Amino acid sequence: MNHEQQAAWDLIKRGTVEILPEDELQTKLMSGKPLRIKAGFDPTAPDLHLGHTVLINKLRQFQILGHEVTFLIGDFTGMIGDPTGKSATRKPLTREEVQENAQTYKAQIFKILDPKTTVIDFNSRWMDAFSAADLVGLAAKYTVARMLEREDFSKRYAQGDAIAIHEFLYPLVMGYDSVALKADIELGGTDQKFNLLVGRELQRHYGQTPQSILMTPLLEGLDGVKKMSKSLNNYIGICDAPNDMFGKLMSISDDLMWRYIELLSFHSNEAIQAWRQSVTDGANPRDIKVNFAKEIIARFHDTAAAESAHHDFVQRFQQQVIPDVLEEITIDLTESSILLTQLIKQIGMTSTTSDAIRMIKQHAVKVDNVLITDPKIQLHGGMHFILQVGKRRMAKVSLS
RNA sequence: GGAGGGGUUCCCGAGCGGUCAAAGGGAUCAGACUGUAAAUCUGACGGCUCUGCCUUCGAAGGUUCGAAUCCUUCCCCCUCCA
Repeated sequence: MNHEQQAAWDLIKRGTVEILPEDELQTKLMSGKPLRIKAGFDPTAPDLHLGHTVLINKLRQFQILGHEVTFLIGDFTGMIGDPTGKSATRKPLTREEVQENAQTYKAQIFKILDPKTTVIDFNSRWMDAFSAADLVGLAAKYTVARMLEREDFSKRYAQGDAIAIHEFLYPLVMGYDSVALKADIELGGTDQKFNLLVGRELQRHYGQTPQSILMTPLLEGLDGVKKMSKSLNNYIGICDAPNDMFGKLMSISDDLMWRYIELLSFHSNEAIQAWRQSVTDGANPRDIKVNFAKEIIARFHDTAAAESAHHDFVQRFQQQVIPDVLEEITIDLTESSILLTQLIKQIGMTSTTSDAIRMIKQHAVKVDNVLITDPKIQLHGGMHFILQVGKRRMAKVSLS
């Protein structure tokens, strides 16, 4: 390997968990030919979060090296639903919904990927033409025993949880996608290992050179334990407002911060190492976190937004100044007055009045910065005030 | 087709005729402490017109003064045998 090749290889390897088989991928890359890179995405959840971007960042690196990226939207596989333990049945999306979601995807991924060299494809393109006989043929290429090797399946089987037959089709169809695309390389999260390997197997069956697979880690969510996901509500969406992003990034633990930096920052390993050293030498990890948060916000918004988010954060949480710009809510009263608890619910700061009462009892509610302790307090028409529930929920409220 | 086990509040999981809105843990939320860190501590955690009332323990009926707990039917899941 010459110097340039070595640099390219280092870039590709950085932040990956596993490459199978590694020397095979290396050989493909060294050949100098543009490679077909495949990565599959769920058609139902087009709200990307930072966890998804770990993989997308990797796609970007392949693009930089001159390879062709196919962003595959699994609109057909979406009908099956990846059997990840909880098998909530999904309702099939209409063609319009799929197109709509694809547009949403584009708007988001092109903040990272180059639109000119990204192909967006749908697996319904070939799967819709797949006959029942084709499907039987596909299913015949894999065995139940091998299917049960998948950790998720074997675990559920051992625990006596349900596995529906159609769930076996998911890895098969996903693997067939690689055949249809003649993929040279497929990227996926570590949780996709089994499915990615099925792709290799099927390509061999269909007389193709098996794809190499590259796995990226699953980013932990804000809790630092479970993987980042929308359903666990521990995510930072790439469309989140700058202030939200800032707040969420600041709330992660110091340990987790390094993990995020490693996987999400575009700074060099050397730079990151220097930050670590500075903390060892006594720097406050908070300041590293601030810089990192700004880098991320600049990526998905812009530098100005990053600065302003930082400023607001300092004002609000470090200096406890109520921000000048607050959501303004006007409520039309049907009577001359309203119970504060009712109001809190009506605004949506809590979902039930019981919860609103709880907040007051727990000393979490302030009106114009005055702590409220009486859950039966009434507010009258014509009043204007700042309402706070907990540290994060606040708004300027007018009653008319 | 046969035999057995099981479905409990967001999740796991106890309860097996009254003292059950239902133990315990997790998640979550709030307060204290902070760097809105983390950890920790305290509290809350079905709903409501909230010292009381209403609705929950797979579904529908039934027995009983009273059922998550007993009975019947139905739905769903799992195991073993075929």
